[in-house]
Amino acid sequence: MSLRNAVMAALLDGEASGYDLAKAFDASVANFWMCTPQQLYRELDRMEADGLIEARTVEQERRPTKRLFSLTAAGFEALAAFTAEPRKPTAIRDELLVAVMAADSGDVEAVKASIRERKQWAEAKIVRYERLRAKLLGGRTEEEFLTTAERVGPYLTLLRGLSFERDNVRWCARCLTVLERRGARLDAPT
Amino acid sequence: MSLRNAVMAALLDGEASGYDLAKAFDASVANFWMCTPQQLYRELDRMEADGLIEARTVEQERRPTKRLFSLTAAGFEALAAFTAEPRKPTAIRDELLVAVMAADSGDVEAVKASIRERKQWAEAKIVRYERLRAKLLGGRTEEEFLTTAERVGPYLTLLRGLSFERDNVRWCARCLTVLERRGARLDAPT
DNA sequence: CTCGCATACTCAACTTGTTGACTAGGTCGG
DNA sequence: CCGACCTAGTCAACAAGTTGAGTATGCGAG
Repeated sequence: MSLRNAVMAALLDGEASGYDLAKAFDASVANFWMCTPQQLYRELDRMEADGLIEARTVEQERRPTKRLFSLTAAGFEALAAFTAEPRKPTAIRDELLVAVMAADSGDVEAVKASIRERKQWAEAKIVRYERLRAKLLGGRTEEEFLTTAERVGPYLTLLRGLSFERDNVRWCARCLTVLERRGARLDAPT
Repeated sequence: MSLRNAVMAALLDGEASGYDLAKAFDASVANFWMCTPQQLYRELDRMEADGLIEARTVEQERRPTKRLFSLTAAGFEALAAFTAEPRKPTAIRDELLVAVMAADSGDVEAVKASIRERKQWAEAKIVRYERLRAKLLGGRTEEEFLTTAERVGPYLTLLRGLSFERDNVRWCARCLTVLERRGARLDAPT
């Protein structure tokens, strides 16, 4: 029941098609809520049935017809009600960490390769987040933005995503040095 | 199919009952893999049926009989094979971030309360992680530990949990100041 | 002496999330 | 002009995660 809220939060930026949302999720909301396009389409249908969103069909030339969704008054209220609810502890699931935990008795080289991959991915994410940040700020300083902007929510979540990925990069680097050094020690023990 | 791997990684520390694992998960693995006790019991049954773990029934006085699980050779192999697999991008899900994203058009005070709660929870987690860290180090310096210990995996994942929670605390504090200041501005506009 | 919490689970129903295949036209590069 | 990728989805089946209730005993606090 919570993908709903993520979708509604995304729709605060204005109407969007399922396809748009799938991309928008990928770009910014993915930072704290991931889902597959299929999940989105299914949830959008349900939300429409529940009256939280409404669709406007747009015929296009040279493109398939799309349906643009926007929040209804009921959706707006539901979202506000959600913000007032008490939060339950977050669910995290990271396969890489499981692999690192078991690395000592597994394939260390493969785990190192996974860590390197994750590091690159995190670095790429940082670049995208920085671009998004610059776009949100729109030339203003952070200070100016925070006092003048209508919405600060998206900026604050972006900051979380940024620092999370930076932290990721640091941790990956640390892991790699540690595992590298141990590898060396094990290959040529004293 | 992935809770399996987290369970096997946890069993590298030695045999444990379902109940033990539920608590152990809460204390350390929860950092990157959360699950309910029910999920654990169910998965343990399946893993036993698949021959990845085996159980030893222990009758106790004054306590219910328990079953201690340990990795079989097949389980060990399966875990090693898992470490060699390529990783798929992680799933994150944080309700609090959804709430923050929507805070501007919701109940800001309630969101602030949730952030405060999260901050306290993160601070408590840091304390527990630090204790666990001290226990793992066992008087050695980090340097000594990393070169002499048999397993560094659990230590590395612990480091990730620690820096994640520290980052959480910083972000929560930042959010609170930002929202506080805006609240003041909105209550008494120029 | 009772209430609540800890140990150690089981069962069932339900909601979410994942995977893979399919439709169907348009655009762009080689 | 062919194959690959983009838009904009749909459908079905399955795997995984969540919630709530129930069982049974022991221990310590009030």
